Amino acid sequence: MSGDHSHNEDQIDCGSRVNDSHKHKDKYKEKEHKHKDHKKDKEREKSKYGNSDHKDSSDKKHRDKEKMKHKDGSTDKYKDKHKEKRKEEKMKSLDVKIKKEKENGFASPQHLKSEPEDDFYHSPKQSLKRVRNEDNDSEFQPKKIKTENDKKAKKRKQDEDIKPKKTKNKKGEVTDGKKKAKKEPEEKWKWWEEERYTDGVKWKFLEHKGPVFAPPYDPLPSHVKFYYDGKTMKLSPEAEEVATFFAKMLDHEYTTKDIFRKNFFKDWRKEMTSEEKTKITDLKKCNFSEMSEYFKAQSEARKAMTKEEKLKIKEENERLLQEYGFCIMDNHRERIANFRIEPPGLFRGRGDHPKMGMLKRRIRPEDIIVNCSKDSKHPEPPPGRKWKEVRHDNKVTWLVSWTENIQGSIKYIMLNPSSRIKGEKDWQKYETARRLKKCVDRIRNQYREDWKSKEMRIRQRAVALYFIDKLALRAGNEKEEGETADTVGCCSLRVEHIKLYPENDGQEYVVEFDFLGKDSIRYYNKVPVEKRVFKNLQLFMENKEPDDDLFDRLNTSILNKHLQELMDGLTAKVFRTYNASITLQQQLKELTNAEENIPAKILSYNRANRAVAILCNHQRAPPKTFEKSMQNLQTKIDAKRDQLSDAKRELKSAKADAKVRKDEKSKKTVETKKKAVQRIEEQLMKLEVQATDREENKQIALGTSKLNYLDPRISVAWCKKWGIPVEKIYNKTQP
DNA sequence: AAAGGAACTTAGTAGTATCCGA
DNA sequence: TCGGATACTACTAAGTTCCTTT
Repeated sequence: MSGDHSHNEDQIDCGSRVNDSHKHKDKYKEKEHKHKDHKKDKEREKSKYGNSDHKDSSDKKHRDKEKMKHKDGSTDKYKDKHKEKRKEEKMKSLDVKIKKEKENGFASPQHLKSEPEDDFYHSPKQSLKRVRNEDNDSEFQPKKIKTENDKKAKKRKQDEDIKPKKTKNKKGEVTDGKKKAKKEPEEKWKWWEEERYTDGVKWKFLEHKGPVFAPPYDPLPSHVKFYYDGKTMKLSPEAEEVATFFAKMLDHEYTTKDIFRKNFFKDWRKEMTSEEKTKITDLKKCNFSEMSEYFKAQSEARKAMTKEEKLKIKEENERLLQEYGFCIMDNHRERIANFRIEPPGLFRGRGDHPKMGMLKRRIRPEDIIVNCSKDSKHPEPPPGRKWKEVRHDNKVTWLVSWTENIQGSIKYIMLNPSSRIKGEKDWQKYETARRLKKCVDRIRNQYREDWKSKEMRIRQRAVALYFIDKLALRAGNEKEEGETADTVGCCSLRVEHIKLYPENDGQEYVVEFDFLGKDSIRYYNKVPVEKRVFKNLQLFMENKEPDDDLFDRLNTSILNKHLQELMDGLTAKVFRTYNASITLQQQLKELTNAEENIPAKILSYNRANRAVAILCNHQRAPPKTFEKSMQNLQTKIDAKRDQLSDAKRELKSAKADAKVRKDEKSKKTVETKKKAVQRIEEQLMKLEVQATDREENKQIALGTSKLNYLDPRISVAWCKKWGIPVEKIYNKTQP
């Protein structure tokens, strides 16, 4: 239980949590022992279960959860149907390829597919190429036979293009040539040309105006009533505020969930007067519908506001942004990412979060720690209030922090990604990935050797690393049970998360992964692995219960310590960055066709991006309106088809007519009809492509990988190479 | 050396602004 | 020019990593 909870209000509720977590902690310890003395006994596991119903239920939930978050069933069917259809309609074979990947389980990164057993190591690039070659060469004519050398050469060239200097200047070098010169000299600050701090100092001077607090609670007008057990009841402002949080979410699925309701009700009662507390004992008897209606009406009203009113609000926001949204750090005015304090509300965890529905407390000035330079103008707390603390720590990057009451973790106000401090870090990240590129072969050889090690812990480490490298899995820290949703990463995989098939669909040694990862996003994938890995996995699973750790002799710190020895600065997540970037580069090379026009090239870029998103398993909920808009599109397509056959019929009759009449006029009609047919065909084609694209993107989120994993230098170089404006790829916030 | 805490990156979603085709 | 689709952003949860404390 982390957290110094400085507020006694929470103390109460923490109390019970602490209890809970003691239980968990014990369990936890037991589990830890396991790591040491390996053969863990089931009894222990059993008792672990016995001692907490909490756990029991959450565990069951875990299983059910699968259904919840990923919408396989119905959607997949839908997908397949359409897929079949489209396939017939000779989409580009590329589409088919990508789709095929999807059929095999959403997440399968392409490079996994075609791994021949003899492959020494399928670097992602090689196999990607192989897949491609099989499938689409006929169509796409990749006008190049690329060799590894070639590739390196290109890479080098890019580098030169982009940063003619060396080391520390990023792509900015190119950009500023054309577009500076204007005003706003500050914004063009080329921080990447300056010396970096060493020694952990993050800044020398920092001045800002502090956070913007959430607006105070505005009580409901008296005509908006709350009913308990059918009777109207006036709530105290405190209780009412919390009630409105719930009312605002009434339409949301959350409010139907038991845990959510339970947590909410418990926390709500804490805000009630003793009178209210005695009266209101059952959430089911609460009627929030008038409140809910009221808020809906409010938001309608907001939408219906006149232009002037909207403008006014916009201006006010802008003013606030200018005043609070920037800070001065080392002589530069830099944008702050989140200068508003998180408003109070009900906690919305993702997946099956045991704490969903709990009240997220309002943050007061007295909760806030301010960080700034001694010699700066310190931010003022609101009149009559005080900060919790003002400190001057230039070894950290945050301006403001506070402790949140749900998990007891610390929240920060930090700078925008465009700032020097974030940009440098990002830059470093890609540099590390590049260094990994240089020694990745060595590392791969090493872990392949380690599969044969006599020591269990080394073999486990090696297999885990193989997964991280090959599948771009996350490291997977242990988590405290009962504190968060039950999700895992590589090191925390449990036996129940994988299945082994000595033979499957004509492939040998197939591993099926099925687990919930970060954000409770499902990872599902079937991959053929090397025999040694397979045998090792069998061994790791021997005599274990489904909920035992697969890698019982491994955790993230062991793994990272090892990685650190292999390469300076290497950690598990670097593999994700590296493999994402290398995949992008590879795919761009493969997919880009010199002859194509710009939109087609951009489509290629997006496809490459998509490949990366698939690799990293970046999913999203299909947009709310997806089904509907897909249907719309489908009806449009159908209509177009009808139109087409009509047009064809007309053309036919016109032709017949022309044959008989043989006059100019009828000939002309034939021509026009022909044109019409062509035009309609084109339109139809376009619609269908659009449908495919949308379908493909249905549950893939491109933004994340673009933002966090893809070395912008690759993208920028690609744009330059093909004469594509960088803005087509990045919006102004990015590079 | 493991537990806990702090700091920072990565992630999906909701809500709004903008675009775009009939 | 309207309304739906799409793009963008703000928000904040959920990870990873590294450091400190016990």
